[in-house]
Amino acid sequence: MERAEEPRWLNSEEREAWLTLVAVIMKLPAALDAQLQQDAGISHFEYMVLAGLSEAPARTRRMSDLAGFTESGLSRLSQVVSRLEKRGWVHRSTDPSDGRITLATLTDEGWAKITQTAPGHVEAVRALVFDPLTKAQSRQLGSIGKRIMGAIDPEDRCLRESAPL
Amino acid sequence: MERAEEPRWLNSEEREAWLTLVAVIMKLPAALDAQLQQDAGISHFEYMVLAGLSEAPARTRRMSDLAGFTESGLSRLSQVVSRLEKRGWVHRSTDPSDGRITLATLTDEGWAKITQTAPGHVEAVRALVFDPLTKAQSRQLGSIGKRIMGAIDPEDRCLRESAPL
DNA sequence: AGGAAGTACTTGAATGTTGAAGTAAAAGCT
DNA sequence: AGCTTTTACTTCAACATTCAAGTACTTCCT
Repeated sequence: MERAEEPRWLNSEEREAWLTLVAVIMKLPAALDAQLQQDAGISHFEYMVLAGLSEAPARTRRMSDLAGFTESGLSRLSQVVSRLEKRGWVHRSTDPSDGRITLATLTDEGWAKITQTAPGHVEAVRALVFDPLTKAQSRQLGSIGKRIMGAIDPEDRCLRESAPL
Repeated sequence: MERAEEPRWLNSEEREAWLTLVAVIMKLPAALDAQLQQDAGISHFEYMVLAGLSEAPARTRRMSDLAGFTESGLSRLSQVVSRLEKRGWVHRSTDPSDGRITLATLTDEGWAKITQTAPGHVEAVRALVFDPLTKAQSRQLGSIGKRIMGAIDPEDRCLRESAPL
């Protein structure tokens, strides 16, 4: 059982693309964190949580739903929401119709925070990602990302909406 | 100074591509770690360090050089190399020609480890990234990644070799 | 109705990462 | 030569993240 088939090594083009992609997944999160920490004193993950609430009906979402949106586990989310609650941006309450469920709601202060923070963050995303790409590449990036996510997490909600790849 | 120009919001295509890319940078590292942890008991970062040494002349590289290769800071690298040293896969020595420099060398055990681990890891990379893509998309992925890295880290060594984008 | 099983989160200990300060060697300045 | 600065790394403390319980509520089964 220990005998391996000759592995299908990456060719030089693939190898280079792979190393570049690894560089991106190492550095892009750091770059996003740096901008948000600098300009707003929050991490990218915290931004995602606030953004996820801001676009939800009644600015409210259940924890597990938010965990799905932020691609994180409940444990991490719970701790981060605790911090956001201490800062006065989020409020937690128990769902009256099911006591197991925790609802997270964006406060007015939280709304103000994300509203102030979003424009600068969008600028950073443009500067780091979309401005350096052609329109065709931006479109390709979406398709490529969706295909990779399909392989990582086949039953994810990333393929649910939006038809063409 | 507080008056912002109307921000250039992302259009729906860009927004979707962006959310997908965020999902990839959140989940792909976790998926790589899971495979390597499962099959070899090491993290992706540790794999990168071993791989970086394995392809260097005399299986040896200075710490700051390795830090560049792994896109990390010296602090993190130093701690990880300490762990790898305790496991017997890497050996540290001081450069005889410059006492400030630390050289990390892959031991024979380290070479055996990376040699056993690489085929399974390459399979995982293929399964998660290249198999779901067309050849053209794989090529595009390289170009797109390079352009994004160019924006994140303009004076990086990612643009030095390899001409076309 | 009562107990077992499942769901939705929260918490706490172990581990990993980051950032600032520390050490040590080499280079530059006068 | 002696003193400052720079370079290359290491370490320590603060902080974040993960994993394995723990809690509380609901649903299922008999």
